[in-house]
Amino acid sequence: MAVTMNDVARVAGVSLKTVSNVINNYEFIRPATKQRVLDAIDELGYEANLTARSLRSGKTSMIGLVLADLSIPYYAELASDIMKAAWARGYRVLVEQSGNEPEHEKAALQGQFRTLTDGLLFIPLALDAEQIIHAAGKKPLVLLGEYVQDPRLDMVLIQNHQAAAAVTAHLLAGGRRRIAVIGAHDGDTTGSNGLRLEGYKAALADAGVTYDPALVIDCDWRRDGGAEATARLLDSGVDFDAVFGLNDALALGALHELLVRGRKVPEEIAVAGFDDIDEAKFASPSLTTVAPGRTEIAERAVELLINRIENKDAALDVQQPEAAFELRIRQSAP
Amino acid sequence: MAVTMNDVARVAGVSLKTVSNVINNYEFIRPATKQRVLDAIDELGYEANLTARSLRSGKTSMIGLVLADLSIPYYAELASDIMKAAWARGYRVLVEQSGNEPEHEKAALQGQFRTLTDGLLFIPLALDAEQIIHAAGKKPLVLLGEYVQDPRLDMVLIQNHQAAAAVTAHLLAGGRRRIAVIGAHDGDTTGSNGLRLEGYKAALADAGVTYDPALVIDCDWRRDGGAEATARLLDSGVDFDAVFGLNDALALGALHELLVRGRKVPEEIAVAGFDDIDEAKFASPSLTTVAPGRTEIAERAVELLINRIENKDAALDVQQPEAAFELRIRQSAP
DNA sequence: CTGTTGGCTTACATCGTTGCAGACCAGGGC
DNA sequence: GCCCTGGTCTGCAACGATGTAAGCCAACAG
Repeated sequence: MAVTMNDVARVAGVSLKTVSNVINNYEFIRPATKQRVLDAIDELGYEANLTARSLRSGKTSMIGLVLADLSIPYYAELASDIMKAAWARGYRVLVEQSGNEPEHEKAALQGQFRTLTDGLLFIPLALDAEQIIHAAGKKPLVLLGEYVQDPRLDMVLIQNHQAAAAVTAHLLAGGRRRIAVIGAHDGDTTGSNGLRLEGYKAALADAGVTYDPALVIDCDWRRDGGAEATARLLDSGVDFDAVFGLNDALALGALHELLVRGRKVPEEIAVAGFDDIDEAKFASPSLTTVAPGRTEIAERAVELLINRIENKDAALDVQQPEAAFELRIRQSAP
Repeated sequence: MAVTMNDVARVAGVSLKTVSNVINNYEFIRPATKQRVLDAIDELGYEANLTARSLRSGKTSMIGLVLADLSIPYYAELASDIMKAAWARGYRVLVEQSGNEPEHEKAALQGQFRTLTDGLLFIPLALDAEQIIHAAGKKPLVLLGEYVQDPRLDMVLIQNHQAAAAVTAHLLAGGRRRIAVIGAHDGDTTGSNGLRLEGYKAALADAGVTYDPALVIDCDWRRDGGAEATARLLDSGVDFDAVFGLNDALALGALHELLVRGRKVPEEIAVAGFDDIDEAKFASPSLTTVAPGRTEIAERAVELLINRIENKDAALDVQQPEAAFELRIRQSAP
């Protein structure tokens, strides 16, 4: 069916192995021979079969990326950055959507498709460190941004705590004292939601403002979750003068609901988010948020993973760099 | 390194082929033998090497997806749907970003990575039919949604013309007469931009409204393109009472710019888009747009492609179904 | 008792590529 | 003239799985 090295060899009048040598830029080939082979490749439109090459070499040059769902803007933007970073280093990315369900996450970590990849980038949402270590095989694994502290796992971290504290401090500096938090509940201390909530609490404490659990509302981390949570908050009659959405989707949902209900943003109620997705800049009013260093995270995670893949022997220490974050002050909370 | 069938065979005390037979559910295996093999698999944690399987079977169970960039919400949402549809049929998706550049598109069509896929879904942006046919190999190919008419290519189409006409008609019905179009220029007749522009013109003609090329502004199909084009329009002093963004990102960019400049939407200027991305519903004001049947497109495209892959013999006629669209009337153009 | 059938298992070749070892040849040093 | 060196090319085995064909054994018919 497809053209193979054998066909090329026959046409060029050389051995199969010489064709292989030409393709792999083996040094000692007479220019004339090389040219004949290249002509034959051209003539037949030969293309190397990557499957066979992978089998022989034991490398697929693909990395897996497990995330909740590409329809969530932050993940889509992160995936785009990761694919570019990987591509630049000669790797392709195979995306797997976990749908944020523990079963799917586990399946993605163990699944057969791992045999198609040289390593895995994983944005854990439902599994904890123990489960991850247990489920993951022996191939290199780097966790991304969101989650759990464990000294055995490589990961590239978002400064969840500090960045959330910075956002909260900014709201406090603007004179807000009753800051609602959307996307967590009082007990959380781990995970992005927990860490961000802790940052919020720390900033309150720093400013001498009392923490009120009634201002913390949990919901799905999506636009409609944020809208619905805000509706609940408004209906409950709790007094508040700012909303901190633990990600931008939540904040944008909240913003939408507030405007629908006729509340003035930021005059009456300030809104801030977390992630700085592209959309934040173009919302009306534009959304104050924190950029967690998405591109840097993508770059460093890909680089770290590929280093692991290519130097398996050099057992570097576990790496857990943190990306720099940056507050983006816009109209919704000036 | 990794556990192979051979290891399993040794542990179970059977031949390699028997292990293969167990894995492939071959009918005639004594239950006791089967159990011994399964136990060995469990004990060793064996997992089939998909690379080897692919080489032997000539099937990779992966399909390629070429699109501009995942950071564009419409593509991200479409990709998510496609991955789910493919997954449900036992296929994985390998995404390739073309960045909307002809060179990258061509490379993606021809590239070596095609040998890793059984077929390709392609959202063409820069290439025309002739180039696509020339660049594409012999593997199944289905075009998605956006583009060129050609009787030789399978594709699942958006009703660009009709849907754009419907949006325009809706704006006209609301009393608007000077409807600016963002994302095309006067000469376009092919491609999504051209077809949507044609739909716009047709609706104008139906309503007896004169077409004015001064109202058509070209720019990048992104939020900032839409904002910048709107700024140009406002600065030019041309009179208009509505903006039709040829996709939602453009419309949202326009909406943002209009609000920044203090124009009232929809009182002064109505805004409508195209795509119904998730964000449209949560904009303020929420965005009137047209849903092009994204999920249906994903489903049908995947199904068609997989049919092609699995029945190569049954040379079905070329298929070019059109997805149903639906107008979503919201606040920005009630 | 022999031949046949059918359940169960195995050996071998094969997919397309690359690593390894060696063949072959020309030129240079002895 | 012979050996050695190094440039150039080739053959064979191997990566890990599956298809094909055949082998083996028990049971059953003749």
